Amino acid sequence: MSGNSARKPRGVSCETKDTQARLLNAAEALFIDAGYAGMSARGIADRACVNIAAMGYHFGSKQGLLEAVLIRRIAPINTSRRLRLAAVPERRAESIRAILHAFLWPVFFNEHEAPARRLMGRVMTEPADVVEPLLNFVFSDVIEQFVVAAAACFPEQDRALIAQKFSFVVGALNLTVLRPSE
Amino acid sequence: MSGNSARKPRGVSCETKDTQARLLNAAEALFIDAGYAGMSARGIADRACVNIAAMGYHFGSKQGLLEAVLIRRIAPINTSRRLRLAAVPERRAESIRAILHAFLWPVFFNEHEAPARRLMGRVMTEPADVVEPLLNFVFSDVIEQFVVAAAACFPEQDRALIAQKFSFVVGALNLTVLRPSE
DNA sequence: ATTAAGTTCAAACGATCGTTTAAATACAAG
DNA sequence: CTTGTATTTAAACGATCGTTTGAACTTAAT
Repeated sequence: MSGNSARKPRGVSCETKDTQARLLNAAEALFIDAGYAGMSARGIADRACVNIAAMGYHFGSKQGLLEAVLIRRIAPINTSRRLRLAAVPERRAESIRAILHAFLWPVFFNEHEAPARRLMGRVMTEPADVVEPLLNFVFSDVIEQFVVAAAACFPEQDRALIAQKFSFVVGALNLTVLRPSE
Repeated sequence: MSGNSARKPRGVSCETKDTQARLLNAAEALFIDAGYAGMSARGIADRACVNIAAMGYHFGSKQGLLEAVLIRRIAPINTSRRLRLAAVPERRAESIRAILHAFLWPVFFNEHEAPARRLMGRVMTEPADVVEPLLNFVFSDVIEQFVVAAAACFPEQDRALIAQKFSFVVGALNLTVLRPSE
């Protein structure tokens, strides 16, 4: 039993998987519909049917757990993005649509990624100082690759401006998928 | 001085206005970029250069203060909405665009309502159980009026379905204006 | 000057926060 | 069984949360 009290799990997952997976699932669910400040360590532990200390043992801290949640969902998406980007044959102005498509497709048009969409939507609406370091860690590599590719399509344009435009595309994407309407 | 420590105000407003206005401004700013769970009573009091107890004295509670923040911004918008709705001459199927326009214009196309837009964007992304009672209190009257007007345009359609479609329009509106890009 | 209502103050309330500790338990290897 | 490592446990840590208290202070009318 959980060390705090005699609360019922209430969530969906409590019995089958290992502790780390239960913590990841519980943290993801609570983060999606409560945000970082609204999800408590004890709430996560209760939903995962795990002692509070297990979070610190397996993930170091609440922030470490959220980081693991983000990586679990987003890492395979970024892998798919990289593969699609590598498949774009050229770096001409006409290639920019294919490059953006390579970035957007894995999360936006893939029907299997609904949890990732909701997770990203919540992330993008969190206060910047909470989630920004996590986002940089999870995203900076793949975004850098895409900005480089986009810049190669327009060698005469300012690199910083291209990065800014790309951020706009990413932001619009994630805002669009926020609502939990699925 | 504020009773807690010797922190600097850091915000924009600390000197000129009365206590209630300073509390409202501070709470609005902190809610917009930290959310309800992320804004603390002491943080509000510090930014407003006010003792912590002043919040309870003037607004009853932290939730009461947020309620006052929402009402201050949204009440004049809803008044404008009602005036525009009353100016729509008929209740025929062709009137639905004018009715939606009457609802959307005061917050979406009015250049003077940028703070209200950001406030609404944050409200719509908050966890439902925190903000929903406040939203019902602030919005239910005017939304009811508009749903009635829309239903009068389509007397053959189900009333509940029309209300649902209207909620969709409102949600899309507020999602669109979330980003603090102004 | 005195009264009374309105407001601000320092200080504390119990509750919950994220995190840590050390003992208890589970479990595989020798 | 014994040893050693990995994991889970109950309990507590200090900090901060929203809220409340009662006294000090301001203000205006008598």
